[in-house]
Amino acid sequence: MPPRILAVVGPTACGKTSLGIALAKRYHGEVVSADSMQIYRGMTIGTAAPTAEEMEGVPHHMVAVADPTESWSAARYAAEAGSIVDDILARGKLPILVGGTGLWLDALVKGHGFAAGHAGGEVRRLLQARLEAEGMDPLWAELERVDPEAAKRLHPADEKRVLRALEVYLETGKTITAHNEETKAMAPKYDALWIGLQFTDRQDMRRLIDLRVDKMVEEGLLEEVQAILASGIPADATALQAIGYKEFLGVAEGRISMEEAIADVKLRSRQYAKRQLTWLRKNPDIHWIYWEKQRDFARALQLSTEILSAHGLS
RNA sequence: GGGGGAAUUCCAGAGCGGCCAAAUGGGGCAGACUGUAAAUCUGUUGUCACUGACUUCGGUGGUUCGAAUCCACCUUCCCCCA
Repeated sequence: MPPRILAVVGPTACGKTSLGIALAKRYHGEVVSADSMQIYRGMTIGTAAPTAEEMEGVPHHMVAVADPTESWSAARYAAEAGSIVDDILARGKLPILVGGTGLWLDALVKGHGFAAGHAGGEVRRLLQARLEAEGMDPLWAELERVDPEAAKRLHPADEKRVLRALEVYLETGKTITAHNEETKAMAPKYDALWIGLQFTDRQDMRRLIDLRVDKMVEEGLLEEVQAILASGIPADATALQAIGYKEFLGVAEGRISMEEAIADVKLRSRQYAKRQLTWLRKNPDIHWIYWEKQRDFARALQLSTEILSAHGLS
């Protein structure tokens, strides 16, 4: 039986952080963040990462551990977070995954490992160059020949995935389809008890997102973005893909007004929340807790406790 | 007061007599997702008894076999002159 861990998930602004901390205190746990942007240092405000005092003494891992100039990946996350989880377990405490990055969550819990062939290597560079020079058609034809299953599954417009499929084949001699089938057959690395948070009414979630964005601006999101810029971060850094940052980059460069940026961040945030929901909804193991209008953490903690004890955790 | 322009499906905006339930973009909704994932990509978006029917293009009334497209009047908005 794989080791038992807890996972608190949900779309942005639904209260994962608070519930995670409350559960950590109640169950002698430690939080392991599964958030692709909170992992970067100096991005506390815009990613709504917990501050030291918000953590209330609960140990947090994988938050603000990377420099924004380096670009992390799901693979690296799964490896490092995995050893942290193991360490927490070894110390007899409960690892609590908290986050909304679906792929990272699944990669860690399932522990399948990604296909070899580092994205960004020489092969990838060549593929990228071919794409730019010849367009997608020849690459697509090659994929159909080499890995027809992947070609059937993918859409030719999805350049990232087509390139990766080709890259995996070229680097390993094995198709990504074969790799996926192998990993799918493997047992998960951890036995996760999933708790999901979401709003019954999307409008309520929207309201909270708007509020949160306004608060970020008040707390100095623009200054935070300027500080990152001043550090000499490359324009294509993954960290700058973060919602809030890419929009305020425009403000810092004088391309758009503050009002436009704020409206944009709100819009992108709720679209992101919807995508998170799409990912999470396909996970049948999640025990959902629904917010009616307002977030009520006392009730959520109570419900979570019931879910945990129903699964033998106390 | 005079002159000119515009009103299109949630929004912006094409269409200017039939091929129009109406391009395109945005937004919404749904989905995908195995090394950039807060990224990337896809589908759908008038109604219904949905391979067909019905109701739409500011309003009313005309012209026409046929109108979102032409004409008249009305309403509203914008611009210029006063």
